[in-house]
Amino acid sequence: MSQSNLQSMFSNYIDQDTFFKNKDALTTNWVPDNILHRDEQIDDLASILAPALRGDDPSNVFIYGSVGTGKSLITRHVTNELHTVAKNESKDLEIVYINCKMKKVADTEYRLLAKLAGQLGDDVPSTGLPTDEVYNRFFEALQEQKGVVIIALDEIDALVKKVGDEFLYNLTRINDDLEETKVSIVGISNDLNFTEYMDSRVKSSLSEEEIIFPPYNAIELREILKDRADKGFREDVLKDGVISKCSALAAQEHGDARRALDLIRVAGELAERSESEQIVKQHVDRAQDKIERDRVVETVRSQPKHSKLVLYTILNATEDENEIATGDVYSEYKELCQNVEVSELTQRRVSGLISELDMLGIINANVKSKGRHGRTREISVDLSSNIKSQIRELVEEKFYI
DNA sequence: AGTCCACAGGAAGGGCAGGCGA
DNA sequence: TCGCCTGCCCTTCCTGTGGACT
Repeated sequence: MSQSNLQSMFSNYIDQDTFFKNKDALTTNWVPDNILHRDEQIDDLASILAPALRGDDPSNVFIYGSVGTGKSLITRHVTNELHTVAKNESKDLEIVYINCKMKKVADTEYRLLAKLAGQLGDDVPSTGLPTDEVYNRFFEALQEQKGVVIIALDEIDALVKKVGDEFLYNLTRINDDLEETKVSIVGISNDLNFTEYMDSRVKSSLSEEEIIFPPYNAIELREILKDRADKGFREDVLKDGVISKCSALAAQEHGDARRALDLIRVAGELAERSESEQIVKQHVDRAQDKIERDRVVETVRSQPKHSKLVLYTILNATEDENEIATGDVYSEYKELCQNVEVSELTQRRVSGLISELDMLGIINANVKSKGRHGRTREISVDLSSNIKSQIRELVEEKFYI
């Protein structure tokens, strides 16, 4: 594009009518005034947390439901409202909301405690202190609060699976040592069988109350999406059937409202970029592709270098054959390492990297026993050729292959 | 019934970087 | 500066295992 073209493109961009009235309304972090199809859960959570307004400590609550069923949204909504009322009535109430899955933020016990202390006003360095010192700082910050502190831990299952449930045990016991502060915990989990990972003492004290969030069905999703689209898009930009299509696709993904919103927002962006008059169903198909591609490629990009090399090996090996075993991956990976002059890792580590890639949903690896011929994982890749070639390019660029 | 393959995957610990307090 | 602590990546060592083969 020549420079004058670039300028005219930019000025066109300014003049162009955008499809969006309020793009935030189409993101998952946005909390709408009226939340649809979750009245029961809102009432439940509100009545459990309400005692905080009288200075009593509310029961600990455990919230279950799969991705995109409104758990975080409802928790944020209810706690926001609670906080507003408490403020108006000048009650001592502090709300702390932490997402435990945020990388480098709260994915270890140390980081969680540091983050909790930080939100209560005591800045703790991101590393360097002994964990019990961080715990003490957090404890002191709590004691200074006085009144009720509600700690909402989102995606708590991810943290417990990673570091165990001991920190939860300590958290649930913290009330015994506090004098003027009362702590109540709201645990939010995507995994319905999550409590199996926990010690029974932690389980019973943490799930004094439980709220289940069922998946949305296609009709509910459509209403939710309609509501958000009315707020997010200008009038008449959506062609008939687009909302239904997004809801139907998201309903297949276990009733995931997050996916529905992503689909319609990205479809809007794609339509806008292609200078089309309206958002049509084809844009939704392309949005579906783009979301999946971005997810996979971004995940791969953030992997350590050896993980990339292992994936590259697997991609190449599965080109001629559908499945490959761990041992074969390892020998080809070693060869690749020699070619690109990188010192290779052990088989144990590569085995671990393969599990990680499997958990990230980039490859499929199933343990299979071949009798006399041993036990191994059969590894296959189920990605579109488009995504595969993007990953290859990414790795080749990095290692000058 | 027993053997044995080719790994899976747990446990422990080393080494390094980042960062604190003295 | 030094000693210490944590997280992270990795290695070493180890035990476990489903089912074809003997």
